[in-house]
Amino acid sequence: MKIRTRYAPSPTGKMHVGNLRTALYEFLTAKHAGGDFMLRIEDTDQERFVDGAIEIINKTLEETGLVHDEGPDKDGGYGPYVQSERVKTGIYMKYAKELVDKGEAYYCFCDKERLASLKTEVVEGKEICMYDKHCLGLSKEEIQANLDAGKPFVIRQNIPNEGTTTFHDELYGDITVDNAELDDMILIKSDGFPTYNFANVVDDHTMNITHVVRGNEYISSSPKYQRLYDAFGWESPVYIHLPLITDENHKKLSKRCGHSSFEDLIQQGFVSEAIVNYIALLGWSPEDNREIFSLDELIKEFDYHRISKSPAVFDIVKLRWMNGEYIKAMDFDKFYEMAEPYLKKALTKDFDLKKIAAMVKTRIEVFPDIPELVDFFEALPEYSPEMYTHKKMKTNSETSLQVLKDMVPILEAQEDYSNDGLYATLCKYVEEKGVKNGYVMWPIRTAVSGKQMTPAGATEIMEIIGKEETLKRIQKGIELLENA
RNA sequence: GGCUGAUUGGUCAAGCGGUUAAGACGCCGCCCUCUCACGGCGGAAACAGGGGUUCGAUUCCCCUAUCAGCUGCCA
Repeated sequence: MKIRTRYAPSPTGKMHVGNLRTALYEFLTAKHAGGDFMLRIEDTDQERFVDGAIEIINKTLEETGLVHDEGPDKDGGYGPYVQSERVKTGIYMKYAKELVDKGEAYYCFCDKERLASLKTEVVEGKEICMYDKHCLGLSKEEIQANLDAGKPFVIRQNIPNEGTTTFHDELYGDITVDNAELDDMILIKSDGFPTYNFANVVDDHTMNITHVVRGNEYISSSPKYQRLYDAFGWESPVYIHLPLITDENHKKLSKRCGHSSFEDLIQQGFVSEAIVNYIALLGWSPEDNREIFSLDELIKEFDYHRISKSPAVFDIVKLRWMNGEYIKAMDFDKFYEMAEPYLKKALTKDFDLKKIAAMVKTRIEVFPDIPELVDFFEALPEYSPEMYTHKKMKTNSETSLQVLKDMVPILEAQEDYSNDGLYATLCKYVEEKGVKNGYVMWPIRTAVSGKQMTPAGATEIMEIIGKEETLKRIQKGIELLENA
């Protein structure tokens, strides 16, 4: 049997790292087995609907390469793929009535006031209540009368107060709960829309979904789902519940974190492949120790049996590292294309940007790291004379001043102003003086960059900024040291 | 509060009765080197606690603790 999975987001905002991982695992579960992956929009909550959210979902799936085989834009014969459209077909009401006929569900006409009177306890500001099956006792005539009178109603699932319900999860095994713990949840809301829970079951079945991969937060409502499947006489899908992703404080990731949505991460300079790769490893591990995976490689290696059961902390530091790996492995043209805007942010003069790009490629983890790495090319920053003193290089103000002074005529006479040419000239000087390389390189690099750390050596910098600017900066260094 | 689940270094994690308890990120040190980075080598760092079961528990069972999720006419 062909595996069919689905990603079923509600269009209520940005796509979160947790959402994306769910989508990814759904996708991988299907694709690893040569199955189909579909997209279904669960917009049964009219109030929480956010404009543009569907576009974000589509865009994110597209950018990450999680291409669906069926969805609102790709009919595979199981449509419609948007729940609000499915509502119009009457499918949910039809199935709800079937349940009513079977005694597995019932009409409920209780109003908010009565429901509120049922609240028994307040825990952490939340009121706890279980429906008391009040309307289960209504006679057929009473129900019909209410219906005829146009009284608003919901349809609730009828769960006995005795016994237990067990469902099976591929990762967690059998989970059993007392039926008494299960509330008679609402299947059809008073606005005629199904609740997520009900629509989900009906759709998964009618769309022939074989594997349901979803967040851990649904584990406690799964017994109710199971009862629904059983009531219909349907075979339930394979359940795979995913462990939560949390922030560094072990709290569920929230959109307010700023770095938790896919869009935000892209904006922070992460590449989509690295994000996908990183979150794939948040809750799943391959058989070997490999960590770098393309999407195709993930499809090949992904085995849902190896998904972890415990929650994982989203570690932006490791994501940064991984992003750096992707940048290093990127071919230069693509890298340059992505780096150029950031280079131009810091550099307006007529520099050889490709040369500078090559310098930073192994030195950044995300693209926004670039400007502060290269800004000294544009303008010499303020720096202090103490920077010339370096214990390991055996340099200090005096030795540096001497080196810089010696440099002026040497550089003025230098014709080959390439990195190689400059390096050869400086090495000659080093040799004549009988000193270590750093003894002369350190002060020169300090003078031309004004920084202790640069993405390039002294001669590379000189080549980029040119002879005139080099001399100017060295002159400035000399003044700085003389006045110190 | 109730229910359910989880618990290996700071983080991601391997392990599925007998191991010197992998590997990665981060951190530290060394090497390379015209600084930094890259790369290479090495180091510190973990089985939540207590009972069982067993010749032997990180691994199986129970209890406790901690954390999390659920407890909506949200998904």
